[in-house]
Amino acid sequence: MKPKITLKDIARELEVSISTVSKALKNSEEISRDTKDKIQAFAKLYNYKPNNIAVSLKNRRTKNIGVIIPDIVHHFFTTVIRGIEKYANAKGYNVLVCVSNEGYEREVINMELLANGSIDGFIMSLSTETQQKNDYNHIKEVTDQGIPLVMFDRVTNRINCDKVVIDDVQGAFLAVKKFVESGKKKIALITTDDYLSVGKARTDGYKKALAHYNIPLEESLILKLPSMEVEATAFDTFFKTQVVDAVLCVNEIFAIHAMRLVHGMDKRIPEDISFIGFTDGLLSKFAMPSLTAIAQHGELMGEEAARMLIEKVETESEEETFITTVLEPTLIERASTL
Amino acid sequence: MKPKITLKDIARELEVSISTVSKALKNSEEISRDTKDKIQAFAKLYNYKPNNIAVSLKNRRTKNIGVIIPDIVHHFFTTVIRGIEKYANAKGYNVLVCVSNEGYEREVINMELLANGSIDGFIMSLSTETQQKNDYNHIKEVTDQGIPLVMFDRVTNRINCDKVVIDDVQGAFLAVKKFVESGKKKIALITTDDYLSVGKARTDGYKKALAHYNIPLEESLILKLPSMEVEATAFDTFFKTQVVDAVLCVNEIFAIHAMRLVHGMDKRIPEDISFIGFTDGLLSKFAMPSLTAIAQHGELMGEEAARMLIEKVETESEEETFITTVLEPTLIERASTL
DNA sequence: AAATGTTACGAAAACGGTTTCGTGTTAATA
DNA sequence: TATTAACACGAAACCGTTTTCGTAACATTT
Repeated sequence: MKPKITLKDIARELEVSISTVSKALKNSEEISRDTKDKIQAFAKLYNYKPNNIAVSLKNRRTKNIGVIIPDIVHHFFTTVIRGIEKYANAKGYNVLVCVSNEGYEREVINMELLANGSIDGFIMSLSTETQQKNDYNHIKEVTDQGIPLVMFDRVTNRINCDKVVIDDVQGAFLAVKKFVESGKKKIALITTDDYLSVGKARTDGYKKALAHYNIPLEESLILKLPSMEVEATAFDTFFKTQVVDAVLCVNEIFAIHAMRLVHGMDKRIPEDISFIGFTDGLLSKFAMPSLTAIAQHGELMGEEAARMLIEKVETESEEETFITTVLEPTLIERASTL
Repeated sequence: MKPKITLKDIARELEVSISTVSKALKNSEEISRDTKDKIQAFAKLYNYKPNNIAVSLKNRRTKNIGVIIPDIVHHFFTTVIRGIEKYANAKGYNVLVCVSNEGYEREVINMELLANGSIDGFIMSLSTETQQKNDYNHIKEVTDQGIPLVMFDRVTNRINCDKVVIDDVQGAFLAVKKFVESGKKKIALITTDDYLSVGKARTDGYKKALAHYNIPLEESLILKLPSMEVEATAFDTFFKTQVVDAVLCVNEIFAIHAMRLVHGMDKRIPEDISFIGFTDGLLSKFAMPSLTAIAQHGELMGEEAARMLIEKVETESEEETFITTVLEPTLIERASTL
């Protein structure tokens, strides 16, 4: 048990001043070669490492970036974190991840907590509860204090900040295009309520594509679930009452569940019914049959968000120009489509 | 843009001393009702929040706990984090997650970084590279400094600290038991090289169970992959050369891959070949057929680790008594077994 | 009236660094 | 030899808190 050694300890031991030690360890020109050698050797020997907290307090920079995500047991969000980590670490930044657990309360708590000196800037994606309440005062407070913020994926135009999103309209469009080009006509959409910003955009893209290909929009072909939970009975009745030959789902789980159902109904995938799911995660790859998916490029999104944030953090400019980067989704073709 | 307000600002504005403000905001008995009311009202009005960094520096307590995991895009680890968050948040602690990305170097960097004042204690799981190098000096340094540490899942007996693991021997035993009791005789094991602590234990449990049920151990029924990657050809030749009626896999991905292969060989699951996979994740639930799994109870593990750590953090005892909590795995029966 | 006790607050040190500025010593210049 | 410049270092302020201790003003006791 050897407690941490401080500048003061080194100074006392070597009978120099604290300032001399500090400068010597930064290789300052002010200090003579001899003294520097002595101090540096001593520091190495005792494994001196500056106390981050003290440095942060003094410099008013932490080299930490705070990330707030709605859920951690979630493939897409974790890939985004991976991207953030990748870029941030390369730039010498640390990433502190906090989870709002899809709740407004925890989102507020976490933001206030991190905002009080722990981080230089935020990267966040809104919790569903926050989106439903439509209350962004906690975020406004942070930006008002001049703390840089980048929002990703689940964003709001009620807050002025940098954003990075994928073009969900285009994603849905790509899927419908794929269906149409392989001869499908009765294209269903399984989605959630519109309060989720992404749900809305995907529905828009679906409709836009149908219009583009002159396919009449049938509202009965849109199954709208109240939450992200799979409601088995809703699926059941939908597939029993509707005649469809292609299904676009806003997430993997809906798609997998639907494929199972259809499988049990003695229809062939993809010949009788094709499937495409949003977000290219583990399930898509390993589903049976494997699921054609719209890749959201989470890692890229994370990298881009980190890049934007660190740029803001490192330039003191007062000018308030915010940009929104739109990433293009990609269709990953697998066995669930022709 | 209103910058953060400090104690000093309040003191100047109200023409009292900084100490008075500090005490008033803590509702100290030393300060008169009148003064407290005045100061508290002012603080509320200007939304004063103490600077965490300064408080941490002064108190030498951060109320942060650092978590280092090998991978973030990983179901099991994220469930553990969820458990840690759950317990830690309830206790007023913040969780800082860093990712070693299965690398020794990043594990060292992250530990040193967090250890320098940012956290009160660590919860970690070893990266594969660290386990291969068998070099734990960076961890020893942390514990030598008196920083509490709890290791989970991927642990080592080279370090003295609290640990929480699941009983992998028992997990494998449960699986084999299930196979035997449903009449299976030729029970295969698909695993990785032994350097992963968990791989070794699971193999041990498999062998122990075979012995217990008087089934001869056939080394040829053990497929040992060099990494976590699926090597398609290794799987192919294994299933072409071996006759098996049950397969235990050390992870979901191996199991899913094997099931697909077997499916393509016109064998029925579970009648001809049954499957059980370790770690009850998303894939198991949504596989086709759904996969019987050994649940590792990640969330529980996280809660337990957080509980142990916070206990150590909050009691200053010098006594070095470390305990290892062993969690019992559970068999989740699904469609891949009889 | 003198001694003692409360009350309500402020001064200052401390946490562990960084950084500006001042200064005593020596060496170079006039 | 007197002046100046370069060198090498230390004192002290500062970041924003917390906390100990001292004390002025007033109230209470003998």
